Amino acid sequence: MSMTKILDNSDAMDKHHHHDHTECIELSEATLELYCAEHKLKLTPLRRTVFSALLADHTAKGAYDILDRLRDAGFSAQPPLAYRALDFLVEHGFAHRIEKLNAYLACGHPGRLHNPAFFICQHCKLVQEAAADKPVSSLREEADSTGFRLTSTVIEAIGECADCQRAAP
Amino acid sequence: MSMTKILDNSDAMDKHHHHDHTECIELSEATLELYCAEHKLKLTPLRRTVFSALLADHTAKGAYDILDRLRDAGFSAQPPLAYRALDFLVEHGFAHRIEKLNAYLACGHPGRLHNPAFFICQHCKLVQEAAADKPVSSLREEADSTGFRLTSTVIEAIGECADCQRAAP
DNA sequence: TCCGTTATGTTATACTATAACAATTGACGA
DNA sequence: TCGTCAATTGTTATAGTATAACATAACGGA
Repeated sequence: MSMTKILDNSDAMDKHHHHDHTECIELSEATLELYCAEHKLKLTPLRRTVFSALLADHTAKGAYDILDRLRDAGFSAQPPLAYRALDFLVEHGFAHRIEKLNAYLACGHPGRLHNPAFFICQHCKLVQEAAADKPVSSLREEADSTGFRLTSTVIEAIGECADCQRAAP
Repeated sequence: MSMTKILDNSDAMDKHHHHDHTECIELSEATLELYCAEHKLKLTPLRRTVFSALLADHTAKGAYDILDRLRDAGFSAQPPLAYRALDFLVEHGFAHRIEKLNAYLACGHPGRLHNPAFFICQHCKLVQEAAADKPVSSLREEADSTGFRLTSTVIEAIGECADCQRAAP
């Protein structure tokens, strides 16, 4: 899956366009800006570019898709650059790694602590982030009962989104 | 992580030995045997060997670890052999893929339908399977409310098991 | 300014997974 | 028995994901 495909084809961008995505992007970038300022983190051009690539649409993107984007933007395009910037974003809560896809997703609620779950549509590739407080509570309960010290969770749901079901019944 | 390391070192096999693992292995193998007979599936030497490698201990094993084991057992050791046998086991519910680890785990409740969750100890690498009925119900509820048709889930918890906490406080 | 820390650049390599096609095996009916 | 079809295994090649290790540059504070 090339970056070109992700950025240019219509699958994710034209279908299911239920919100003003420009506004969505601007809000996320502003939040990142603010967060970095407050926490004295360096919001470098590399990091901006990677975050912007993730924000292009609500799909998860592989590190090598990001790398294509970096190349387009004039950066050196060796894997470590992409991984480092992605790690930075994940560490500070502005992106999530989607394990099922080996890919990365811009966070829908940046800056706030949350227990995310992800609904992955196998058809259009859109990934919807949701709060997973209840599932995580159940897991924590189970963990407590066995003495397991829980530090993080991976909660992902695979299926088909409502729009795709309507489109291809 | 080499197969040698997994099979020979003491990390997972000597620590936390809370059950008769020989019995554990025999039960699992007998169940697979029975299941294949009942469903007219071919339980070939390759598949037996791969399942046996997974059963060595309660850690998740990478496909290339399995491949080392196949080589030891005299099989051709090209990746497709391992992946095919693993796919067979996963398809029929005798193994699970642990997304967080890109690795495979022998199923703790083979043959029965279940919603598994996995508790992964980062220290000793043991993976404990548990029922995730409640988390999955929550996810299904959330899915229903948005019209998402859920087909499968990934639920994994990362942390430290009780035994490792006692051992290294 | 110097120093230490953080970020970026670069090379090389390790790890994970699948495509595509060939050869073999085994079940089953003609 | 033989032929045939389907499933399994063997083989080669390649795609996709990720990190180690070290060099250079940028930057802020003492």
